[in-house]
Amino acid sequence: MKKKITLKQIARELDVSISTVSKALRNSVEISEDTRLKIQAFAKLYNYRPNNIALSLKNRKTKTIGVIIPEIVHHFFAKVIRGIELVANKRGYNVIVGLSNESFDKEVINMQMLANGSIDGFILSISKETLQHQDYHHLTETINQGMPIVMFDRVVNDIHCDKVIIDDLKGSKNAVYKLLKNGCHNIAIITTKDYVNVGKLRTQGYLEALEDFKIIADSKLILKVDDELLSEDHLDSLEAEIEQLFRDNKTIDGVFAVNELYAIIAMKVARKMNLKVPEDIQFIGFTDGVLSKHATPSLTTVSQHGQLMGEKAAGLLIDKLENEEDEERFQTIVIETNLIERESTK
Amino acid sequence: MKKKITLKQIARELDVSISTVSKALRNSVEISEDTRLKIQAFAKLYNYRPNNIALSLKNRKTKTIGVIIPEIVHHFFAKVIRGIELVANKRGYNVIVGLSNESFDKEVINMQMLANGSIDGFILSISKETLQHQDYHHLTETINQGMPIVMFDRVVNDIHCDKVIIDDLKGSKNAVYKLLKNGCHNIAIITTKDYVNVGKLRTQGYLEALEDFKIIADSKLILKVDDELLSEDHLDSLEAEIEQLFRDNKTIDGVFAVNELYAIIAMKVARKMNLKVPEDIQFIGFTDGVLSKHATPSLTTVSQHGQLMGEKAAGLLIDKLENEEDEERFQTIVIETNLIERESTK
DNA sequence: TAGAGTTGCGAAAACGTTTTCGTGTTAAAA
DNA sequence: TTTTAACACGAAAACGTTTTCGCAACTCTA
Repeated sequence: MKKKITLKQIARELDVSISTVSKALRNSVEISEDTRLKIQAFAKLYNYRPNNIALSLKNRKTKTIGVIIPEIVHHFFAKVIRGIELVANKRGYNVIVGLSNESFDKEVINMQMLANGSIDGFILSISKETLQHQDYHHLTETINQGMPIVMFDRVVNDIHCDKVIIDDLKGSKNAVYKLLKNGCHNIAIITTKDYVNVGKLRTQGYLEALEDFKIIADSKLILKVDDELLSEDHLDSLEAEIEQLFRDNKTIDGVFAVNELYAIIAMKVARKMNLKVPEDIQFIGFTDGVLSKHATPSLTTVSQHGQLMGEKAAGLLIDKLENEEDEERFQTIVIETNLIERESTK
Repeated sequence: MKKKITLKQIARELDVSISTVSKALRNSVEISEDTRLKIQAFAKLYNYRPNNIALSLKNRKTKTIGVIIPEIVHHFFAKVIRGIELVANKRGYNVIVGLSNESFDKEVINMQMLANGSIDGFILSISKETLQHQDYHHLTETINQGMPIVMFDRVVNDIHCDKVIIDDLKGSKNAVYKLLKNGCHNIAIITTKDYVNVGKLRTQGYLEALEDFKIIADSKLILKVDDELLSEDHLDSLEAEIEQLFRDNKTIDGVFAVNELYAIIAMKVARKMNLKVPEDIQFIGFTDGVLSKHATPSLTTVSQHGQLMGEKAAGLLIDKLENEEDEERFQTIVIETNLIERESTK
């Protein structure tokens, strides 16, 4: 087992100084061709690679970006990471991942673990608990220390940083338009509690779409799911709630759900109640994932372009890292959503 | 914007030496209580945190583990990462993720990027291309340099390192048993080309199960999918292949697929052909994911326990990192699979 | 009051780089 | 032959830590 070789060892072996070795390997003109070639040959032979940590310390940059997300077993976030990794890698950066698991404390701890020099900047989507607490001191502190942050999807407006979002309002509005144009008159929405910003916006889009069509929203058709209960096991109760919704409102002929899973489950309930999709009732979900594509019938969804969001976020961050000048200019990139039409709508 | 403070700055401000500051903050008895408290107060005020990179350089360990996987937009791998992150975090480690995207070159590059001091050890599942090339020099080199590696799921036997796998043979055997016991007589298998080890093993399990029931395997019922074609878009051709299989073999009453997606698609085809699931034909897939759970009918699957695999892998690696003594003892942990019975079987 | 022991702190090395600056040797110019 | 310039290399600092060792300045003890 030959351990990794260092400049010092090469220097000793070849009886030159460390500086000479370093310069030779970087093709400095200061070094004669003779010694240069000799050193390079030796380095190649022993497969020399500069130690990254030493470089990081010297350059005071790590070429690593930290990503904090609430959950990784989630199609959307996985796609975002893929996007981040793609451009990070292309531009010579590594990606270090921290999971908050939707917990405020874990988010804070994770950020602290990374903010002590391990990374050059953050890309993050904040946890639901943080959104609820509305405690963002860890973000402001990080920013104050001069570490750039890019937020995506679940952003908070008060925080002054780059952001990548989708137009939730417009996206859901378009989805509901689609249902309306397809002849639906009684459209229900399955959404989250309001503290989840994206849920709130999507609900608002739903309401505005109805208004545009001169339809008065019926609060009985708005189901706000408490997704504390949604920990994989409590899906049954969600199913029951939806079934109740359908029973109480037999006229429902369209459903818009703020995420894929809600839509799929609603569709399942509908079919169990012998409603025909899309003839009797049509469905659209937000956030395109595997389920939508492979369900039967496949689900019409609003695509969020997770990978693109990741790419944009990484691009923003690296740009900021590499151009120290325009430090204080922040931008918000809005990704266009689009409707992927499948079998659940006419 | 107050940049992060260093020992040197504290020392200068308080007019003591760097060593004194360092010792005071680590509660050394060498330092008088007076100065100790003064320094600690000052450090707290300025929110001092030791620079991680400097520590890494000094200690020659980074407390970071590198994870290389072929794909992250994949339920199984995401689960594994979650498991890794869970125990890594609990034990004070960070996780840095590299995606090979099933490409040999990207796998090599990614490993090289990380092996230069950025991490203490690897957890990886190798790409299909690497499996095809059977070129594992990057693995052996890494190991030779003294960097521990833990392989999971897609492992290669020749490489001498810790491993975490499932018993693919037994898992698929049990699945096929289940179909046989449920009265199936003509069981088809949808599998991958043989170079994917897990596919091969699962196929073998299928064959052995049949043999145990004194059934002679029929090669016409073995569909080996060329998953070069499987890049999301070519699913149609897969569907066509499966449809052909069903048409050519009307007697098929059970299907075992080596992954979730194949099973779901096969089920879709069957239903399109007006076969009743599970009455006319039963399905079992390998690898439990979101699709299996939420499909209608939901799919009976062999659960791979991805998260547990991740936890075990991280545990193995960190144990190795923290006990230098027993360097040369490698173990292979086999995770038991189990059958999750759902609606696609009787 | 001399010697011994204790206390409190600082200097310096080390981790592995890169880079600035200085210096000795040789070759060219005066 | 002397001055100057070019060349080839080394010493040292710096990044931010931790830790070993040395050394003053005390406080006891005899």
